[in-house]
Amino acid sequence: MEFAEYLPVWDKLTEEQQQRLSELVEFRKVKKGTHIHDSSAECLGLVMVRSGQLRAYILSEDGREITISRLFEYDVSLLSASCVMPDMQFNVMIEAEKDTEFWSIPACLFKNLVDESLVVSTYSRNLLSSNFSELMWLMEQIMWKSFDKRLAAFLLEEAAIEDTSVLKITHEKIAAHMGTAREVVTRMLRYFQSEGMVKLTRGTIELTDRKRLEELNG
Amino acid sequence: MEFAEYLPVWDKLTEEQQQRLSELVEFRKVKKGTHIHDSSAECLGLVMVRSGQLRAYILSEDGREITISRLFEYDVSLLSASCVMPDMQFNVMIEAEKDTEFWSIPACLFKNLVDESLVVSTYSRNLLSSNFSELMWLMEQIMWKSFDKRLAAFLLEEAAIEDTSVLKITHEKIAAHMGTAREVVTRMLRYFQSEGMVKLTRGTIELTDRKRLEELNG
DNA sequence: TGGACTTAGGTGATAAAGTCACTGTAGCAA
DNA sequence: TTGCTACAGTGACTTTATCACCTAAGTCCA
Repeated sequence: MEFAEYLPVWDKLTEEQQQRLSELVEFRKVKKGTHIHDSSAECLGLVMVRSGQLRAYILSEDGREITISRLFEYDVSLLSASCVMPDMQFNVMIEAEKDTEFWSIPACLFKNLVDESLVVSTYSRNLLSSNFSELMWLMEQIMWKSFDKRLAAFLLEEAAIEDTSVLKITHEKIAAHMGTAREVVTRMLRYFQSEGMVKLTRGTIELTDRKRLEELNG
Repeated sequence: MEFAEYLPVWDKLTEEQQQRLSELVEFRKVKKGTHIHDSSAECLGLVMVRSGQLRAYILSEDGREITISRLFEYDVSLLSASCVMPDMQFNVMIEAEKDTEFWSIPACLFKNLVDESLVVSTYSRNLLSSNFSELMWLMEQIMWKSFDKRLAAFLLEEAAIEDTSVLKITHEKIAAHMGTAREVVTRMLRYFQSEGMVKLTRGTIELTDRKRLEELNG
């Protein structure tokens, strides 16, 4: 099975477990923009990304968003498996940032594996602790960093992901990632532009002075 | 062993494991205000509260605080065991909000138990997921709720914990819990007072109209 | 090929929350 | 009684968020 390569604990499973997994794992290909998980729908289970890019975010009552976690090739996430975890009563949404291929292990199967296999239990504990750690990091950013620094960091991260200095992203999307309002992003970007750090055109942001952005972020 | 009652998985351990635990578990009694865990010190391991009250919080570079989690009698926490979890690279501090008695399972022993026992692994996965869930909740509060609502919620929670309408707490401490500045708390409390919801005197806050505070919080 | 439409971005006014610097004062202690 | 300390109050200002509305770029299609 190809997905075995994407599930680090595969080799440590019994043949019978591997068998069950092979039978029940689901493969999906989705277009950019697709919502693959939300609180209303049934639980998706464990997600393993084969290609593309996903983002997990939370939503406020009045429609504001903030990205909690981003998933790339080879990433595995159990944010979509919160139903399996007792006491996880929050609403995470997952959406495809690009055309994406992924496998999912259905919640019930995953639950069985976790309950019967120390290896799987340990593995998902580690996934969870790394999620926890990331969320803690995000919290610290939001609490203690000013918006200019956070925005600079976001632009640099985005540039690293896309491997380019010319980002194709709207202010609106940046705002949704960062949990703020579009105007706020617009204004800060204009300031960055006035300082010569970026060059703005409709739908794109060119980073013209990475060094200064990095210093800001520092 | 008395602490067995405080560790839900005790009954499911082997005798040998119970033996090891009994030998290595540590009991401590600390005064209000004591710091029982910080990032610089060695890892404390799993903490089980026998009596009193602890709070876990994070600290910004310039000394601002925000409470991540509060622990009461019978609560168990692995925030102090982050060293055991791979990928947990954040700095949580734990301090006694009251005179407190607690046991701790040393990190190395806890690690061994988690690695050899599915029951312990599952238990700590559940602890972790409940921590994660709480942090998510906190995040939502911070992101989407205005400060007046959050403060009202805090006052009501505090009143419930202490089982009184007359809170003995300074504005400074409230600010540290909520991750904001003292002046902000002072001003909002004055507003609450002007609206007849609380009555302020030096070092105390009397809740005089819980109903309205609850509505605010709503 | 030139409106009409849609989406992205710009901006001023105002409000909420955080920061800074300083003042006032209750309560304790020598 | 004085003087100290912890706690609280406040004005001025900055940053971030909100609201309302505007302008402009690209797209669709007659």
